[in-house]
Amino acid sequence: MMIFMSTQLETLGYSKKTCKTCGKDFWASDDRETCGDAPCDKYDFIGNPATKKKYDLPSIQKTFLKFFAQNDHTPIERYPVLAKRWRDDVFLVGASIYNFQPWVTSGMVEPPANPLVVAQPSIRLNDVDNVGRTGRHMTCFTMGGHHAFNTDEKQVYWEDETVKYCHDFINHTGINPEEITYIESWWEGGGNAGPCYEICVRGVELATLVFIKYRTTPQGYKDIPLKIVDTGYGLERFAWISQGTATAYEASFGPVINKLKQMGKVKVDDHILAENARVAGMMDIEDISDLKTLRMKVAKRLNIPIDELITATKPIESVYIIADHTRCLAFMLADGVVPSNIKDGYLARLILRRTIRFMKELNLDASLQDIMKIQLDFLKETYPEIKHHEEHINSIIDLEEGRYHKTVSKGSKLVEKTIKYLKKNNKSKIPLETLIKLYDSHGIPPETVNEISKKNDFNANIPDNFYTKVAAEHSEETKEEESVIEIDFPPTELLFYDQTSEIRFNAHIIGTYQNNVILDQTLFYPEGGGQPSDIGYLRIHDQRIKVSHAEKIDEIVLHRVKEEDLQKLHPYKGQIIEGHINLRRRRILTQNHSATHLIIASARKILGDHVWQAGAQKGVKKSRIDISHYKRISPDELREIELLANKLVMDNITINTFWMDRTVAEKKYGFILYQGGVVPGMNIRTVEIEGTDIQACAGTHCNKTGDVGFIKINRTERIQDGVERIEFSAGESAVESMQKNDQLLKESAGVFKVDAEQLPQTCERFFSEWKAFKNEINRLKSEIASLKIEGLTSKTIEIQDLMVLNQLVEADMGELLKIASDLTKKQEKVDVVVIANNDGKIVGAASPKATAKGIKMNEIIKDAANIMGGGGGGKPNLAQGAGRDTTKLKEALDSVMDYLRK
RNA sequence: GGGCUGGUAGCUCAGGUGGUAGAGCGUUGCCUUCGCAAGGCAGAGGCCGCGGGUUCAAAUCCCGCCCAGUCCA
Repeated sequence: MMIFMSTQLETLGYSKKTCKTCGKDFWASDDRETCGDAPCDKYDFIGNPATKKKYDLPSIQKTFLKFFAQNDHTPIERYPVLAKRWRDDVFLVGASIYNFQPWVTSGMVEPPANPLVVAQPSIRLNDVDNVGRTGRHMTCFTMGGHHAFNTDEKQVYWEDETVKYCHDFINHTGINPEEITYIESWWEGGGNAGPCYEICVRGVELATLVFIKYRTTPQGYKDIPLKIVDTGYGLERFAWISQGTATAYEASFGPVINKLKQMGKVKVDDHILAENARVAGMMDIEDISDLKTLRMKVAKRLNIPIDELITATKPIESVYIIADHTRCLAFMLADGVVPSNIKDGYLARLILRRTIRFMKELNLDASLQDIMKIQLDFLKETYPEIKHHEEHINSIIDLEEGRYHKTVSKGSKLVEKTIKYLKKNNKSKIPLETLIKLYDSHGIPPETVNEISKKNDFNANIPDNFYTKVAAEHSEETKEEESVIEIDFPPTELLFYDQTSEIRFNAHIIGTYQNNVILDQTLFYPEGGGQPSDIGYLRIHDQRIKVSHAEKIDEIVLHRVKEEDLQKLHPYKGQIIEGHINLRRRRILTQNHSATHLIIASARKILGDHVWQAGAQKGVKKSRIDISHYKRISPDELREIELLANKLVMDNITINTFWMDRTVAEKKYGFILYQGGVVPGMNIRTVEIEGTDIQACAGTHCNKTGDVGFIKINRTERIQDGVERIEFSAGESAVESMQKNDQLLKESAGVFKVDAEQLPQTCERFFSEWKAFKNEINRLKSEIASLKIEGLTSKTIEIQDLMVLNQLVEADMGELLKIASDLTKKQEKVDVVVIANNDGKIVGAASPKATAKGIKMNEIIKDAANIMGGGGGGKPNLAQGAGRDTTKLKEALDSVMDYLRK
């Protein structure tokens, strides 16, 4: 499948060879025998830079962009690392091509420029365990990409030019082109595929040039009309090779590392680090056991014990991890990821907590904020937008740090308790099952369990594949296969966007699908964007057919009708029908939809621009909107949001809706457009509330904000960590909602016969008085109980050497219990007490003397209560029961006497 | 979206198999002291998250909801 038509490499003086080690085909300009990539070639630049000039990361980034700008590429701004801003299949940007998927790459939308160049911060967390340890793995890296999008009409450039650009750029950096090898390879990803070159210098891969020309299908590769040059230059690698530092971290964010080293008083043996990186360079490191192998190899080469190696490298590794992770976090948080227990927020929390863990490992006497400040100061030069979000980033990490400490201290207590329990049961180590539970349910990593165990003289054997075992605990999820509906009709013309106040329309019946009618045009708004569909009816001749729902599949609107109604319509296929929609319902839904936009705009004003819509559902009576926010919305904030939203209504701002080219709209407004979710299509409908809000939205909207009417926020709910739900009503239902609250208030106040204003303190008073009375009653009851005892002791009779009291007493359950237990416990005059009241409650108590003789009160009471058709039980010395049949009360009491006599 | 924990006194938490709600810290009063720290004694303080259900009886069992924590996709 590998088809390279390029003659460029030959022109440049390279010739094709086969690597004697790995067998791959590659191009080189000298007579080398290996392909130039690790492990076939060793790292040969550590302590021996490949360029005269040393590039740091910002400078190589500038050099890269400038070079391609001078070579006819348009530089574009980086995209947010939060990919869900424009696509819903991935959370984070993992490569520069992500910016253009799927809209541009599918050919639906024009690229922002062509050809273009971008330096895109990218995040990949799959190798997070290797970060800091291998010298090259990072969670966050800068992918320099120059991209060209070729169609049949417009050929920009392909392999020859790409190779030349790459070659010239590497040359431009000062690397000797004779050191470059071009390895032929194949690339696949994201449903596409194509040939590629891996560009290596001195054992390290610097770039990949991919030529995307196929779509992968179950039937194999298929040609795609848009052929894309997708290049990725690892700018950190360029910085590394140009500086020849021991690790890529030093080369990429040296200033941050230096400060951290000072703070942590870390001493570094460069020789060990360099050796570590060299050996790591020759290894494919995937999991913990690979890391162990790496350590062993390094220790062997340095001829030191492995423990010594670990002690020597651990602190600096922590520094690398902290420096790497804070950089990753800075991008995530600045671009709007809100830490959470789910989705992208979970990834942010994961990185954040790892950072804190390694800060602790280093014994750093600083807060995460202090560390982050160092990172932000480093980044601000290249990324001023990150610095703008500093305040927001700080408040988030502060909150998260607090949460983490709380979790850890709670977790530690739990572990100690677990150990205590296990010791009591003569166990010698923590079972795997428990380890998994501690991690899975309480977030305590096994490393922490291990630490605590050591402190408590206990063992925790943690298997290497612990996390794999955790994964196994989570049984595979059953994914529901969405059945693809294929309907072959022309797109339905949508009338509702232009005829906003129309109630009636004419249309041709062009067909049916299941129990849906398909028309050539419609006024029915199909459910979508959280807005429920219109309802109404269709009329033809004397037939009136109810439409209960409308939905859009692709470009076709389906009008759902009853099965029997569908039959009635069949004869009229092709004829003109009259449609009517329920305008009142439509108007309310429209108000609610516009209100949604006003609330989100208000929330962003009050809470900050990290607030994004995370989902919404409009309804007739009430609507809701979910927003990302890192803590609960306070009542004060909520009031402010409500007030602001209503002010926007009163300002009677014009709401404009218009169709725009996707790329043009993105350039003009940014990704805030996709507030309400990812919108498909080349042209998108934008809804603009002048000076307030802009969104890509297909819903129906009022012409002016004043038409929305009153907005009432009813409540908030934390639907997920990091996502707050706001429930509200708009227009008439907002008034209704307020009236309902008013009603509740008045009714409640009426109960106490006070003004509503006095309700809080009146409730307070009644509640505290109620509590006082309850205590008073209990006190009185026990007093009454002791009074009643006096009258009762005279009624004891002696049976079988035991003083027995068997009586009907006027007292409730609580008093009975008190009387019975006092008589047998404190006074010691009575050995067996069985007393009952007229409600059929029966209580029995036995003194220690009686229980010693084998009297089991719980059984006695159970039998007695059974006679009354009930049941009972308790402990041998105190039991209670009851039965419904009070006529048999005496019989029950007598049975106890009979029993005792035996 | 799915799974697993937890919600009991102001705080931290106990409460196998349903059967009179507990401890420590804090708090109040008294005793001891010239006063404080400390100690001794006595007490106050609980809609056992909310709403249903099962049962003679629910903090405990079942269902729903709210709140918090945590893991996975």
